[in-house]
Amino acid sequence: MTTLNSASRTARERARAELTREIKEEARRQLAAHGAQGLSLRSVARELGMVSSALYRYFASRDELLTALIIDAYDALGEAAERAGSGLPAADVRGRWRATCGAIRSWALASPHEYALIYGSPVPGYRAPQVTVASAIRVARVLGGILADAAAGSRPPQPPAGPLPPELAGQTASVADAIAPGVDGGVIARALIAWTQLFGMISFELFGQFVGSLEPAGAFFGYAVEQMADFIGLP
Amino acid sequence: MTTLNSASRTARERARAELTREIKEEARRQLAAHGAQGLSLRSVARELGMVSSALYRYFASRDELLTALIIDAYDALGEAAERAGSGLPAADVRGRWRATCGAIRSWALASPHEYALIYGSPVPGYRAPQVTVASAIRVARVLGGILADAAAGSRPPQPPAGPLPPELAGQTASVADAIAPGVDGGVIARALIAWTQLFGMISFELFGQFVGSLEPAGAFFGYAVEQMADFIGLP
DNA sequence: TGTACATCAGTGAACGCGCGTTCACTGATGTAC
DNA sequence: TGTACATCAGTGAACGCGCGTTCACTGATGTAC
Repeated sequence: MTTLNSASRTARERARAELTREIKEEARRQLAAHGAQGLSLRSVARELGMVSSALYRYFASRDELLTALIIDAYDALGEAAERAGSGLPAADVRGRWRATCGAIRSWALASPHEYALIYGSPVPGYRAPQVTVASAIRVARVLGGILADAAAGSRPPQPPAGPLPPELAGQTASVADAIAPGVDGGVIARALIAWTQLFGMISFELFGQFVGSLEPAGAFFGYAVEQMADFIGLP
Repeated sequence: MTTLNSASRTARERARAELTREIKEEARRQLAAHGAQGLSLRSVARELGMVSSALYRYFASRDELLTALIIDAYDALGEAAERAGSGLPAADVRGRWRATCGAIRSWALASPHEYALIYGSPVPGYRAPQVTVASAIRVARVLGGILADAAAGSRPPQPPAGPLPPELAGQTASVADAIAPGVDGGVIARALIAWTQLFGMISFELFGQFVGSLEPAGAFFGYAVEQMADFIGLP
């Protein structure tokens, strides 16, 4: 009975899960075609052969659907980043850094509009709710893990000469606490610089700033990843 | 007569120039409020007390107005960058780098939506015409000038050890030709890394990726600019 | 196992809104002789 | 200097379109006894 009940309950629920997935899939397709603002509930419904009001059984509003897409995007990227270095020995921090950066770029190139949704200009009038934070932090956590392992290894990164400005020292300490325990503030600061470089470079490639100079960007990307590994001091 | 004629001609033309300016100003205001996609000819006209069809005397289409705003934004940023280092001795390349980076950030913080228009995710369905290139290149030209002066100075930046990958070597050579004649490819490569870091950092600050960690970002920004000057090898 | 009831998915019409662009027009401003 | 004509700015109505969201409803699926 329990089995039957739960089976029949999942019958309805499975249909619901299925349609929820299809709605998000179609929404992602529209994202790719017309951007975040071009995402329209009516046309998602139309494409799925339903009436627009039916979507409100699945998402309370357009913004809620957008939020779901944002979380999915952060999670997809986070998972790609987590998987990238997982096959390598923990001690091979440079290899893990290389693999993680590469995986982030590959995901971005494969899903440019989802990348733009999370790392591009904010959608005006839309404010991402707190729920997204847990997913958003996953990539940073991966990079922090690499850093922590490097610091605990036999040839830890050397901090830059000279003290950090006090305000920055406080911020890097918080970052270390959150994602890279035991790592020196100066090393964190350099890693943050590398982090912004990584995403800056990917955004420039995706958003067309390399057209006519660094396109195709593969060679530059690989070189920059290596240079930044040196800069951070990864062995 | 010539004077009178040209004076009266400019009477009409001056009104035209004035209104063109007012239209762009109002459009910029809407950009700030609702983003690029929220920019509506009808509401610009409404705000200016005209009928929407009247705007077509000034811009042939919504896209043409957008293009004008993009060019203005690139020019405003380019001018800010050009002015930044102009008061410093040419030999003070680090000071010029510092001033230029700071001016770019200041402009971005003061005009976040115009920044997003040119460095954020592309507006879907809009393809920037070639006309924008000349304005877009101004910032790169300023940075290239600093680099060229550094290379010609008494303590030129040292290229990184090891050769560039061939594809990248070709690209850096073209970049050098265009904006930094006489600068070594490896130095150019590092400068390009610094360039993507600079804009990546500014975009992250503006687009909300620093919330809860590096906010306020002033200290980090200053530190990164200095670290990147070291990285490039500016004296 | 069968029946009565509750839950839920999806419908279809409607509300009220805004948009870009075209077109024939009026009236003012500028030009040529 | 004055007149006839051409250019141009701005009007107002219209075309055809799409949007998010609400609401009362039907009919199917699931639940409790």
